[in-house]
Amino acid sequence: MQGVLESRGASAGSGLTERQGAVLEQALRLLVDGGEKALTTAGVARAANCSKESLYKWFGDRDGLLSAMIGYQASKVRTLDVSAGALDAAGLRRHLVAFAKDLLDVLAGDVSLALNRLAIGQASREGSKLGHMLQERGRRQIGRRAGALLEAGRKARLLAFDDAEEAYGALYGLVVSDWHLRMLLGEEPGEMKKSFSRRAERAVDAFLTLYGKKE
Amino acid sequence: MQGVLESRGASAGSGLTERQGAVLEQALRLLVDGGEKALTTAGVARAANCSKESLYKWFGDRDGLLSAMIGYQASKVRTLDVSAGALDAAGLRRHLVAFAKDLLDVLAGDVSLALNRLAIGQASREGSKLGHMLQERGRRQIGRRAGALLEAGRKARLLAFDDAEEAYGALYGLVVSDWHLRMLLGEEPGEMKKSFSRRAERAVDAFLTLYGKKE
DNA sequence: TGCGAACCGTACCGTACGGTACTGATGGAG
DNA sequence: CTCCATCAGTACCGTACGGTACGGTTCGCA
Repeated sequence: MQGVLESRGASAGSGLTERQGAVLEQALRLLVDGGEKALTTAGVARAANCSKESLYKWFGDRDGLLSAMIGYQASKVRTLDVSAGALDAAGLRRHLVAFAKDLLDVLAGDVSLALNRLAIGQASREGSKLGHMLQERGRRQIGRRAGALLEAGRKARLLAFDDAEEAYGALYGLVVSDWHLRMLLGEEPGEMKKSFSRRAERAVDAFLTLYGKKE
Repeated sequence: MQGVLESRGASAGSGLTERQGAVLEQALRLLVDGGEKALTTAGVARAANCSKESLYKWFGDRDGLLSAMIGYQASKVRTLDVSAGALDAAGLRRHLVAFAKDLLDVLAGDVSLALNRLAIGQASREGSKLGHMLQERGRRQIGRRAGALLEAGRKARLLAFDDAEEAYGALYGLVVSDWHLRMLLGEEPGEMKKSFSRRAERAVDAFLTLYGKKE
C-alpha cells in the first residue's frame, strides 16, 4: 500500500517518511519561535511547503500533529548509556556531574521548553495524552540513565541508598531546584546557562554528602 | 469619581471593588475547571452575571483580566511569618517540616496549578508579564518566609551556610523535586497528596544533613 | 419626581482558526 | 502514451472568540 519506496530515514522506525519528518521539523521551529499560538495548520503548511490536506492525511488531526511532534523530538534525543566499567569515587563524581550538566542543558533547550509549555497548556482538559507522553519519553528516559548510574555506584560500594527512586529524586531536586519552572515561566536562560557547570558540581557534592558511602 | 461608596472589602487595597473581586473569583473558577480555553470573556461574563462591557471597563483587556486574576489570588494568600522565638533543634525541624508541607500543599492547589499553567502558556510571546508577576508574588513571597526561617536557624547556631539563596534552593529542590512539573503536566495529584507529610519529613532530614550544624 | 451614572443582557462585527473540497501538476507503473 | 496516486496551492465553510455598541433597568441623589 501507498508506494513501495517510502524512504523512511531519520524517523527511527516511527512510521514516518522523510518528508513528514521535515514537516515536523518546521512545526517545531514554529512552536519554538512563536509558541502554541503560532502553531496553526495553515502556518505549518506554509512553512513546510505542503498542503493542509496532507497534514490532515498524515496526522489526522491537530492533536495528532502535536503528538507526532513530541514523538519525533523524543526519537531524536538518545540517551547515551554510562560505560559500565569499574568505577572509583572520582569517576562516579565525574559521571554524576556530567549527568547533571546534561540534564540542565536538556531542560534549558528551546525545543524542550517549547514542548513542555505546549503539553502543560494542554494539560487542563481531560484526555490530553501530551503530558503523559512527555513524561514517559522524557523523564523516564533520562531517569533510566540516572538509575543505571546510581545502581553502578551502589554496586561499586560508593553509594548507599535503599530506594533508588528516592535517591534519584534527591539528585534531580538538588540539580534542578526551581530553575526549570523559572525558565518555563519565561525567565531568560541566557544568564543562567553560564552557571550550569558550577551548579552541577555543587549539586553533586551535596548529593554525595547525602548518599555517598563514608569509606 | 465613580461613586463615593466603593465598598472595597476583600480586595486588600488592590483598588478593586467587591463586585470586581467576585468576578475575578468566578474567572478563577472557570480557569480551574476548564483551563485557559474555557476562560473566554463571554464565559466570565455569564458565570459572574456581569456584562462584557463591564469587564472591558474594569480590566481594559483580556490580558488585564489575567493580570488582575493573578494579583487577586496573590493578595488572598498571606504567608504567615515564623514566630521569632528562640529555636531549639526540634523546633527548627518542626518549622521546616511545616514549611515544606505548606509548600507542597500550595503548589498542588487547583488555583496555583491553573495559574501556573496559564502563565507558562503565555510565556512564549514577548511582553507577557504574567510569568514575572507569578514569580514575584509567588516564589519571592514564600521564599521570604523560608529565608527568615533559615536565618533564624543560623542565628540560633543550628544551621551553617554561606549563601542563603543556595541553601533555600537545596531545600526547595529536596522538597519539590520534579513533583511540581509532573502535576503541571496533568498527573493526578490525588494519590500524591497523601504522601506529602512523609515526603516533607524526608526532605527536611536530608536538608538538615547538609546544612545542620553538627553540635 | 426627575436626572444621571453604572450596569446587565444581548446583538453585532471583524477576524482567525480547524477542517474539507476542489484544481492542477508531477511522476512513476503498465 | 495513458492511467492513477500523491501532493501543493487555494478557495471555502462553520464556528468561536475578542472587542464594541445599544436598549433597558436599577439606584443613589437632588
